[in-house]
Amino acid sequence: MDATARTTPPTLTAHTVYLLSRTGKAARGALAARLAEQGLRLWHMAVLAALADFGPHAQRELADRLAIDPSDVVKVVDELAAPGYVERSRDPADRRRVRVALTPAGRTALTGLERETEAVRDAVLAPLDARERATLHALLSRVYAGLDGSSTP
Amino acid sequence: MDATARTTPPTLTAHTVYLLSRTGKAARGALAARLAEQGLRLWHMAVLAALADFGPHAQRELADRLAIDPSDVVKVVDELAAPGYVERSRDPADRRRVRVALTPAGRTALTGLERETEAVRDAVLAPLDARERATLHALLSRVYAGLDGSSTP
DNA sequence: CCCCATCATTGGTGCGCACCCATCAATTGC
DNA sequence: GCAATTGATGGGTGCGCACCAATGATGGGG
Repeated sequence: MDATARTTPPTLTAHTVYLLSRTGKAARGALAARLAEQGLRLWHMAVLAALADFGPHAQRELADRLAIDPSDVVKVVDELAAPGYVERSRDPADRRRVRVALTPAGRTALTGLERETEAVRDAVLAPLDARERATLHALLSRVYAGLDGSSTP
Repeated sequence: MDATARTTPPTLTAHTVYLLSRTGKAARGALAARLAEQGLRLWHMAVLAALADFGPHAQRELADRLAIDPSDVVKVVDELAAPGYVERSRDPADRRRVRVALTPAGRTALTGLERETEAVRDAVLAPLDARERATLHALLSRVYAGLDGSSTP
């Protein structure tokens, strides 16, 4: 007998911030689990996406764009270079800089990750129909655009 | 010279799961920062809310309701008992159980935390008007309600 | 030409969260 | 009554993420 109700306290669910935090965490967790199957984490996908969308970056540029610590970029790029998803090369014009470029394998991997992402969306947003999903996406887009990247980029 | 565009890769923002993850993290982070000022974390608020909404719980019941490890409940309750927000008492009917009850001070603290939560909402959801916020809340409610076993344990 | 800023890299720190095991007290089933 | 179960507790582990300090290589401005 589940006399112990599993209901979340209404005092929590009444707050949009709480719902956002929880659903966001669920989404993040589900996506992370899928990426982990391929030995990747969220930052890896972010870096692949940045390279795909904007072309090769110096590592410093990646750090700026993704608002991640430069020293962490090194590690992420290391892990992407190991399976050959990205290639490092020194910028001949400024030999301090390391140019990071997406390889064909990396592009293939990215599209795979995007499919995983879509699968997670279908799981997490199951209660919503297509129209509602579009509405949610539009609202979240505006919220996201309004985030000042002080601590959470 | 911001030749280095700060724009997030469209490949990422195109995915609702990504937006949800990011905005959720921002919300979580902002709320956590506020709670930290009072030496509390998110679970503390959750426990206070559960006690406020459903009355005293045995610690095991708290663990079940909030889907948190029983041993972690101990620590959270410890930290809530220190400032006198909750009181422990052994259940006379079953002396194994420890009944956790909200104190008046705890209730006051909770309403304070709720105000903090509203402040975070106003900051995070700044781009949205009242109607849009209501829509977002309704959508997230349904998504949250649909979260269960399949994707996120 | 030299000093300083920039970039990549290494290595380490701290926090939050989830999880697991061993132990002890108390209760329940047989 | 005794064994198995349940509840609380303490102690410890690992992961992900953010962040920071130090170092060596390089480039540019005075």
